[in-house]
Amino acid sequence: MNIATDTRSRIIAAAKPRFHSRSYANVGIQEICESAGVQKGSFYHFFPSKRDLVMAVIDEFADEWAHGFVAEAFDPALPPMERIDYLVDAAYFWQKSIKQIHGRMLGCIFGNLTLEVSTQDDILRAKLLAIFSRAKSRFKDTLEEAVAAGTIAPLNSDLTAEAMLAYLEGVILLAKSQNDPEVIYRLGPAIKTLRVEAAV
Amino acid sequence: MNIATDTRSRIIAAAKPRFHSRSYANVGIQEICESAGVQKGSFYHFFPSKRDLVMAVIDEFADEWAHGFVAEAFDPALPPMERIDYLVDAAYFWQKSIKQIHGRMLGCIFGNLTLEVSTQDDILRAKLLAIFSRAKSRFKDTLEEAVAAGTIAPLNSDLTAEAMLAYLEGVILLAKSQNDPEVIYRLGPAIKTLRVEAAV
DNA sequence: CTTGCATTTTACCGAACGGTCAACTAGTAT
DNA sequence: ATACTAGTTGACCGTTCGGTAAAATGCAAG
Repeated sequence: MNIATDTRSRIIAAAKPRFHSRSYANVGIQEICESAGVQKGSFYHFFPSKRDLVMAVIDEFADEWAHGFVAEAFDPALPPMERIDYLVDAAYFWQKSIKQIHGRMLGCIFGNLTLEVSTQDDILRAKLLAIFSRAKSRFKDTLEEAVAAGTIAPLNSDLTAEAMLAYLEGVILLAKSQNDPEVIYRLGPAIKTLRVEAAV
Repeated sequence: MNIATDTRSRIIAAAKPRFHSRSYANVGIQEICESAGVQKGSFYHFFPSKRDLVMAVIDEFADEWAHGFVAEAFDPALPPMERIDYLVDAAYFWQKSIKQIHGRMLGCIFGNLTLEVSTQDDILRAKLLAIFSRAKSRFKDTLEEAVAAGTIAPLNSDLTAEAMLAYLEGVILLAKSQNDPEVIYRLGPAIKTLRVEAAV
């Protein structure tokens, strides 16, 4: 591996858990540099600004999810509605394991950042919005497949998908407020009761 | 009105819109003092710390809601399930009017603060949790009344209430990510489709 | 007229903030 | 050998951070 990219990835690796467990504003460049064993000048060689760092962190989290739980959950081999169960389960187990290691439920970094920065930085907001759009698409495709298979009655797949995503984020928010991943376990399955009827 | 309490309330009045529209960490004491026309020493005469200020702000928002939209929505004269519609509508119109004035959707300050600070400050987390608990109770009472009236089939009122609260927060989160209150209008009504079945 | 208390003013603390800069190092291509 | 470039270093910028302390002010009760 290139030495240059190693420094860059060490910075991101140091930043990821910090942005996840605290907040954008509460994590400083200096702290990240110290933890990564990098000088501040070096940091600014790779990242023009703090915002660019957090964008890279967002990308990393998104990739991690896309190639991990999300890929497993939205496996075409699974019956469509079971994929949604799988995803909720994955969120639960992930938060639970984070709590075991870290002592706290950290929640969804995309949701966390959205509520913190989206009134202050439209570029970050757009970035996070794109993440949510992709997530919604996966729900939507799954719902349409379920309708096609006759598993569920026809519905407005676009709005129902968005509603399910909203619900998942909301459940994680409430779980975080209680610092208890079991909230996801209890409330998660109700996601499948959400329905927006198809327009007539 | 007492001059002393006037200073205190001027500080809170200056802090409220700032914490709502930005974030806890991004709003400084100095800025609040300048906006309120108060010296920093005076600030610390009334509030031992920044955290105490934000707690007072949380209380103010909670009171404002409790005596405003929430009181209207959970009016016993309304049929139970219509109260839930009313509350969702109120959230929509409130966010819409904020956007018209402020140019941005600010979302729910309780949700915003929860995701920002609840891993860093257990006292604030407990305060916000208490707000959510009260909100959940109102949903729960409403659901139980609806069941008693035969409007809806029996269900697990406790978990369904929590699910509805989660959904509402999630919808507001997604709306904020799109800076568009219409998201609440589109997704909000589906809140009534949420159900957690009663334990057997 | 004085004592006492609440409030306010002003100056100050050390630490951290995001970001910049010029000098330096090391490896590579010509 | 030289020139170029990517990367690194460490000192430095002005500003803001949350919070403190002492002195000054205003006011009301005795």
